[in-house]
Amino acid sequence: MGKQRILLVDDEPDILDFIEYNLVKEGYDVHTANNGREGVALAKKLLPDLILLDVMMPEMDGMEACTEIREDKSLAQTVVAFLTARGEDYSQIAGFDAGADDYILKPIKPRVLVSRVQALLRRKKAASYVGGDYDGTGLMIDPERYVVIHEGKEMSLPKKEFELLSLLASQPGRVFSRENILASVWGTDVVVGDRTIDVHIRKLREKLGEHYFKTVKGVGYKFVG
Amino acid sequence: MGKQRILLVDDEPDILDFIEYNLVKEGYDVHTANNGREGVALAKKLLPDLILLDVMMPEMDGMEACTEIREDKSLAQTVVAFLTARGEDYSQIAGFDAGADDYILKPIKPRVLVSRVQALLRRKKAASYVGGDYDGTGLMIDPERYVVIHEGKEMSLPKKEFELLSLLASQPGRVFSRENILASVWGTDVVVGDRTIDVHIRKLREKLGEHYFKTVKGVGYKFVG
DNA sequence: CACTTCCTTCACATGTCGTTTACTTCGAAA
DNA sequence: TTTCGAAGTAAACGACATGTGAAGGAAGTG
Repeated sequence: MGKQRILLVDDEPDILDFIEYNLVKEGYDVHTANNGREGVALAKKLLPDLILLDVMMPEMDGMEACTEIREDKSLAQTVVAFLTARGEDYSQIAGFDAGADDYILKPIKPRVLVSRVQALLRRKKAASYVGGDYDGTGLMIDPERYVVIHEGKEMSLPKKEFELLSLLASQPGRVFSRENILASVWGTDVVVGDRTIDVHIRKLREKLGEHYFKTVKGVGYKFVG
Repeated sequence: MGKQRILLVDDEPDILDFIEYNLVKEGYDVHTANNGREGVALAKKLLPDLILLDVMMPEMDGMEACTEIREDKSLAQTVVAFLTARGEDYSQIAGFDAGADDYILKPIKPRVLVSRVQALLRRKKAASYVGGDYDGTGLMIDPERYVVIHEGKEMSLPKKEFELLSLLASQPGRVFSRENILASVWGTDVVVGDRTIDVHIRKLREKLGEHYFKTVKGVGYKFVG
């Protein structure tokens, strides 16, 4: 399983560094942006698991950003948490529900932050997806046991195939661009050739059946239950 | 099975909160006390499964408390673990064997804490059997006596092998990453080479049979009944 | 002190998996 | 229909995670 990806958006470099340091230490794949606009753009590209969003920012504040994020369907699976200073006008935030999943108060204590983040991501993981039914014909993915149950038969898949399948099946019907797939399964720094994804898709098709994986030419792939 | 009960004794409210939060999240029934005296009193009342004891405390320190706990027969079944800051005078603690079952070093990382606690409580659990029946073919693990009954034959395993087996067999089918395994069986402060886990797995395979231990390449190992 | 047991490391073997390569086929736009 | 970029495919390759035998050393035991 690849590292879980976190996007951190704050305009203060100090805070950015501080939080990033603490999260990287815990093994997360952390990316940063300096304002809301940048953050939203990056979010669409990276499809992070979690976005930590400062409320007070120039360019585009946290709530605006959150609203935009919530409008993007490809980010439906992403958890969003606000970072708010204790002094800030809390009522405004509480009253305006932009669709955030949690609020984390500044000043931030590393240990609190980390356990909070873990809790949020755990919740997400628990909801890990199943593309079908338990009964017969479905496809069930069990990340804990690292197996796939297909037509009643349990089979194990190599790591990359498993992760690719997990990604696609996490949102059946949704098209994932090659860029998205690379970022999620391979990570952002790894560079691989053009045909690599295709080959893995082919292997999945061989093992599970053609019909699950639809190619959308020029765009990407999608999983269909 | 009811929730397992943990008693947490520390004088620093922050740490108390932090640990409590993490353990409650894992589904444990957590109680707290602020010093040794209070802790011992509460322990006698609650009969917890596990007591986490800070070493440095006012009123009555961890070692005194542990001694008292060990004198109480009704607490004979309780596992005791010390929380010690890295800087603290370790020799004193090590030298003075108050009957603790484990030492957990501060600063505490949530994941490590949790897996450590799980490991301690697992050991405590009544003889757990796996993969079959009492009759013949099964594998039965007796944590109290550090003994495994395999195909009717009782055999004792070395500590590390036993703990590794216990961990894997505690959740058959579930894949444990090397990271998980290291944290649970070896603890965090120990650094061991890449091949160490493999070697222990191999020994278990030799002794109990290939088929129990499945390698999931790039991910970890799992036990299959 | 001799001997055993257990844990770890090392050096090397092995096989799987991931990626690349070189090619073919597909499909949408012109 | 032609064209051209995108995707499919089989095979070959190479990297790397894991398996393995042996050996060293620490700790315990008689």
